[in-house]
Amino acid sequence: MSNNLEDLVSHLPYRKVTTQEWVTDILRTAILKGYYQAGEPIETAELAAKLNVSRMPIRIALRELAKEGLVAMEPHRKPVAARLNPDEVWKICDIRCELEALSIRKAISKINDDHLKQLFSLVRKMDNIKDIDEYIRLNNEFHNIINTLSGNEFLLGMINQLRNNVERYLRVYLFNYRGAMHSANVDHHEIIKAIETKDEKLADQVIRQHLYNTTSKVSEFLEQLNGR
Amino acid sequence: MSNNLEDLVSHLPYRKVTTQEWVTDILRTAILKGYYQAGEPIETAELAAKLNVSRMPIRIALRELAKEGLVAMEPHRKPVAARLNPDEVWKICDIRCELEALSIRKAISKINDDHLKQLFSLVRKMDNIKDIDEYIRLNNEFHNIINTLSGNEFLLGMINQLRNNVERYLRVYLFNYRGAMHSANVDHHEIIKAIETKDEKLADQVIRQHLYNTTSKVSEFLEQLNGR
DNA sequence: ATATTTGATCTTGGATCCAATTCCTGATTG
DNA sequence: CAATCAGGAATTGGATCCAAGATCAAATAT
Repeated sequence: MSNNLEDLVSHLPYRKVTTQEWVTDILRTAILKGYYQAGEPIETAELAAKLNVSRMPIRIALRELAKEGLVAMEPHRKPVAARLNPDEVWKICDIRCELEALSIRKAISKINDDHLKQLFSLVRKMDNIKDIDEYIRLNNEFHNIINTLSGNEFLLGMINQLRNNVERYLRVYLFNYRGAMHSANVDHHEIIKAIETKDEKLADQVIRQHLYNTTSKVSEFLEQLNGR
Repeated sequence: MSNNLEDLVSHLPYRKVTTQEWVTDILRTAILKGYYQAGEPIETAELAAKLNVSRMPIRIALRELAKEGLVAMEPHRKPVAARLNPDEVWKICDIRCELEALSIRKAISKINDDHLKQLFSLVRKMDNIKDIDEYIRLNNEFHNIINTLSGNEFLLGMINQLRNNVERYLRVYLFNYRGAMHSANVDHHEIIKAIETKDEKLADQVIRQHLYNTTSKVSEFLEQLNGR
């Protein structure tokens, strides 16, 4: 793994509540940002030393993230950063389609001009950005606005968890195909258009297409990465 | 809480792997079966003593179940058995509709006569049963067959988690309205009919209606329970 | 009398220690 | 020479101990 975890730690703003939470957040972003590659074992002792805490909060954090699908744990085995194959990415896509479609349908009636302005601003920024991390951050914020407006906190949580599960792969994909970053953004313009006109059916359709598009690219990329 | 947890422990068949898993399973069924009422604090020290283990595996189990939505935890506070209000039950219903509809659509093409026979047999048993726990067990098995056939293990997991979140309330409701048990079963007959004819659209519709029906009753019951 | 503050007790969170299991290496046998 | 078995090192799981925060009650002040 890349060993500039210390970097991540120092740059992560945090109001400490419990060490468990702190460690969990650090580990989550570490995995999402690719400090651990998919399938790579996570050395708890090493991590404990680096973060200057005991093994206990690490163990708890690992289980937390295992439940979120970011870590794979088996009894008496080293925990590893979770790995997805193209099949699984598609299965997650199927679920996300239903959930995000539901979410945008719910959100559409509650959206106002202020939200639209925010969404516009985000898309405009994404159009001109170079940095991948920043692009993903803005992208997440874009979808978060919509999914929060759905008013269903369970739905929001589940969607975000699924988004996290594929984020790592999206990041690696974007890193290899820089152009894809901006081509994905045309979908966002369409989503805004659908929301603007309060066209539930169109929004439903557009968001599904958006997910399908990115999943195709990511899973395709994954396949050639796995060399078959 | 009811203190016949020992009962549950002794009657639960188990091949022990780790104590964590064991405790998690026990606690989960304990909560699902209503040994802890919604909102009731869970005394970890007491539990540890009863199960004859240290507090450690209990802590881990509690966090596990917190992630599943069965326990509510806040830092430095006693964990409590999660509680849902009618609003939340409906929010979960909205999600389940999409997921279970997707699931049955996926399953329908893979179903064969053998599966149908199993489903039939389960429904017939449910028609004649008196015991609520047994009814719920059969009901879960019925839906599990369908959801497993979807071929999407993530979907299966999410659906089961959501089902668990409302199971407790369903159980209490059924306990108060015995008749409801068999009236819910007419939906199952319809589901089978839709599956039999491989009518995806009908199946989608019927399963949504089924979920809507039980949610209406449960949330209505919950409202009058909360006294308003 | 009520409200606020302070202190004692209880409970959770974190560290450390010990036990049990796995993994890896080397030796032994076919 | 390969394969299997055994033993030791490493790592996870579980128990215990200690610290930090929360709760509750009593006392004091307004």
